[in-house]
Amino acid sequence: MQSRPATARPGRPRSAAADAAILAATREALVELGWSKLTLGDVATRAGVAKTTLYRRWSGKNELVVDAVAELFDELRLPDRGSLAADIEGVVLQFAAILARPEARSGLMAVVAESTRDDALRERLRTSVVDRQKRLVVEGRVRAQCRGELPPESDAGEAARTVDLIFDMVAGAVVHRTLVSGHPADEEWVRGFTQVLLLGLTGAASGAPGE
Amino acid sequence: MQSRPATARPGRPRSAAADAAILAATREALVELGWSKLTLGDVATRAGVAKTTLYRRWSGKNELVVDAVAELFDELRLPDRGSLAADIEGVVLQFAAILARPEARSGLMAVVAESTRDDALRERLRTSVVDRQKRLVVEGRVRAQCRGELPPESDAGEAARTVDLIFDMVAGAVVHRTLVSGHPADEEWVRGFTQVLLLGLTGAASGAPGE
DNA sequence: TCGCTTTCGCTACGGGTCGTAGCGTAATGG
DNA sequence: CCATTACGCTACGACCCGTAGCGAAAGCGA
Repeated sequence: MQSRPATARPGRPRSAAADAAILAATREALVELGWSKLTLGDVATRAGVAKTTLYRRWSGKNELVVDAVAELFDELRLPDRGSLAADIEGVVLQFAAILARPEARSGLMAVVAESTRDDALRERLRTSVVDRQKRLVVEGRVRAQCRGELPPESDAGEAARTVDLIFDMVAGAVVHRTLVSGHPADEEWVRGFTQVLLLGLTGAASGAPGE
Repeated sequence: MQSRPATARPGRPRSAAADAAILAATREALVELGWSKLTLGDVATRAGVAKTTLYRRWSGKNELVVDAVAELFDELRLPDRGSLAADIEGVVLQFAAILARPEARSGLMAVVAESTRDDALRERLRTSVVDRQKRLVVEGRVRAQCRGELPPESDAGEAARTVDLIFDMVAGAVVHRTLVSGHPADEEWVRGFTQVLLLGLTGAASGAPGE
């Protein structure tokens, strides 16, 4: 069971403070410089560490920025606002607030672009960012089923496909609105979006319609 | 009135063939190398032109890739399939087919990421890519209104907001499905997506024709 | 307290790309 | 024929990359 000598390793342990400083410096550099002008040497200087220390922990710019941006999504929570519509609006507003921050705007789409040619990066992005968001969809569905707002799923495969569809619709719409159209996903927009999404779901996809 | 000496300019005219060769070489390099490893020197070599010629026409990598990727969306058409649902499915499938091509996957998200810090690039992206897509939404709505599938808009402002919402939902969902979730937006997915979207918009169950 | 191990800061380096300047030549129009 | 512009080519300084090597520092076990 000692196949993880992570803590039982001899020698000087790695500084956890350095990790935090590097990730914070990365976000700071993303705000000031953006993705393309961000250099690892500059990040190391901002963090007060040597460039070699940075390279010992991250293999490159992509991996570093993924981790730096992923921390922004830690604050995502599923609020209990009493109804499915209100819950969706709440979590979407949180998501929009994160995407409104410049460090997320500059970094997130860049690593998504890079992940289209790097399977390892895609996996890292999936586990540390995407899956954490998707879990909120699953939780929200369960809660709505407990409330009786959604029927319990009959087919597991159909249910999984529905979760994927909802997730792509929610995250995709907010990202597109914020980063491509360039308009803020404010309360008015979120209200209209939730209305369309929820009306489309409660009548159609929840319970295996045409079968 | 001769403030546009675009054609009446003395001297040797610019080679239109060089423009096409450069853009084609850019797409080729995007496929082989991806965004981050693409260099302007390599593109110039592939196109058979000098690097300086490339810099005389494009100010940098961002602008070049925007133009190269924008040409991919020229083939987008709004098909007339008889019903609003079928029209949406058709255009979404076209959009998904473009996003499935590696030169679009690598380039599009990268320029979107860069455009978050470059207003001129954002404007270029908007006029040459985004607005062209959004027009399809407007056309599709007009056609559906002629068919009687959608009511004519009462408020112009409300109608514009609805178009923006639909556009962000459609484009965002397809992009997120393809590039973030990493799954193809195939016919089955498009059918489910269209069903949810259309039900959410009209509020009435639109029976899928042909089934 | 003493070694062993690993990390850390620092310097230096070759390699690559960037974006521009300069030059001579090619192509078009008056 | 001449002015004007585009083109190909070379060269250049500047910057960043990613790594190697070194001595010092920080834990851990004996």
